Amino acid sequence: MKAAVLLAEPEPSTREFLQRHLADDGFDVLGAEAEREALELAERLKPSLVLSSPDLCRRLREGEPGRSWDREVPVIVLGGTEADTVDRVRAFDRGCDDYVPRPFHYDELLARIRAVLRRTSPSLRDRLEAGSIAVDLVTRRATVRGRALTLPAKEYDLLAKLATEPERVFTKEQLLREVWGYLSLGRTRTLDSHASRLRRKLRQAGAGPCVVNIWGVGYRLLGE
Amino acid sequence: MKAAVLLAEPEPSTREFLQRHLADDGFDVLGAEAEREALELAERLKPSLVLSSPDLCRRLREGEPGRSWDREVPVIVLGGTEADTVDRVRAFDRGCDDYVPRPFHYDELLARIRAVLRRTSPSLRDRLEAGSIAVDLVTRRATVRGRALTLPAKEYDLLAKLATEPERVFTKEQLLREVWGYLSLGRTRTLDSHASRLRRKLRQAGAGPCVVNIWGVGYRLLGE
DNA sequence: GATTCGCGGCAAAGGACATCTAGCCGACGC
DNA sequence: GCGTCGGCTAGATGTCCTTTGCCGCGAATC
Repeated sequence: MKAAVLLAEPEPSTREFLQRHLADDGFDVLGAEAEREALELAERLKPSLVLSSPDLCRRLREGEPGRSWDREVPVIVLGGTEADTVDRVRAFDRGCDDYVPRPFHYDELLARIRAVLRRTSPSLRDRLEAGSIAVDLVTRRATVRGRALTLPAKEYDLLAKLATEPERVFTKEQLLREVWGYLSLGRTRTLDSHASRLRRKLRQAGAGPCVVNIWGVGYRLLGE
Repeated sequence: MKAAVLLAEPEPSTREFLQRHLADDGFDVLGAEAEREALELAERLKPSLVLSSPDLCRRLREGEPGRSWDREVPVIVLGGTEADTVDRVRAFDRGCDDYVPRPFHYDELLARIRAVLRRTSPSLRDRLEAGSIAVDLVTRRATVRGRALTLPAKEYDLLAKLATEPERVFTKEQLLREVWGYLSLGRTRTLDSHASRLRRKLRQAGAGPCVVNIWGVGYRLLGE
């Protein structure tokens, strides 16, 4: 899957330059001119990465708390020409992942983008592991201690989601939204039901207790 | 818990400078002079981060496949004085997470270290601490001196609330409102009951007196 | 195009366990 | 010394999770 990069660059020629090159290098690029537009796109499309000005970075982070259970979108700040150390440190304090001052070499920016994505986009990895469980995102196969496991789509998706970050507690809302695509959750038992079947299959395959319910919150996959 | 930083810096004065400053800023610093030593330490102690030369970074990554099940240790490369774009890109290709050319400002290096750790050490992220107690908001786990503690939802929520601001006194109204969602409080002993059980578990886990009642007002979590 | 099979969604029963309440007793304030 | 408040325990209550089974739909097969 391609990584989606939101490019919030006001300056037209730079924007077009980056848009073209990043597309050539295999990214889905979303260009945005105004801040308003960029914030909206970031919220709606959940890009894998945002390239932004220092100020927009701050506003992206401010907007987060409302959905703080989500992983924060990574941001690389394209700094001003005259930015000094103080400006850089400030940008990092506001939560950016990297700071690239202008003028920049495209090659280095690309390398830094890839470095950030390596860390922040588990979905771009092709293999997830948690204890004795391994999930191959390319072939959509799950294995327990190397033993293959046949899982229907939804059960696989659920397992893959949980495995993106073992130990982390995912809320039911999160899972229903991101695995099922439910926007509002009437109270449904669908998730419980699938978690149950997934758990049974994992247990039969020889995995210990791994899909764990957190009372009143959601589920977690144990890492060991 | 402190983050452990492996500092592989051959130049003595720089090494001592960084060692001192990083320790002041709350890191466990492991200094290493020779590459051989650094590789060994990285393998054995699994630090949260490595500061290294470009060459050592390569060797760290080469050594990885053997324990590929582990998350790769993040590396920040301290580049040479004369490094150009090509050198930087090469370092990123070899899998480093950031590249800081010399001469560098310590403040910026520190900011970059923190930015990398934010992404790579989930256990250091979104974490509240008060004395020997640590609360991980992502995994919903509480620990006393590193020893895990299994807490039911409400006890965990209560502890997390108190830990948002150690030493601060939270009134009972506040706690019942913000943890339980009670709007009006008939006199209920629910809070006392939970505080009691939470206190017992913390004591059993080896924490000193920490959940303290303020007579006629509410509760506080001690900071030390 | 009809049939079969499997999957996804849903509902109900059952059980587990956190939560709440009640009560006793000790501690603190006055 | 009295009244109030808090610590603690045990039992009742209720909620939530798990399990199981069924139904409808879609895909694959014939």
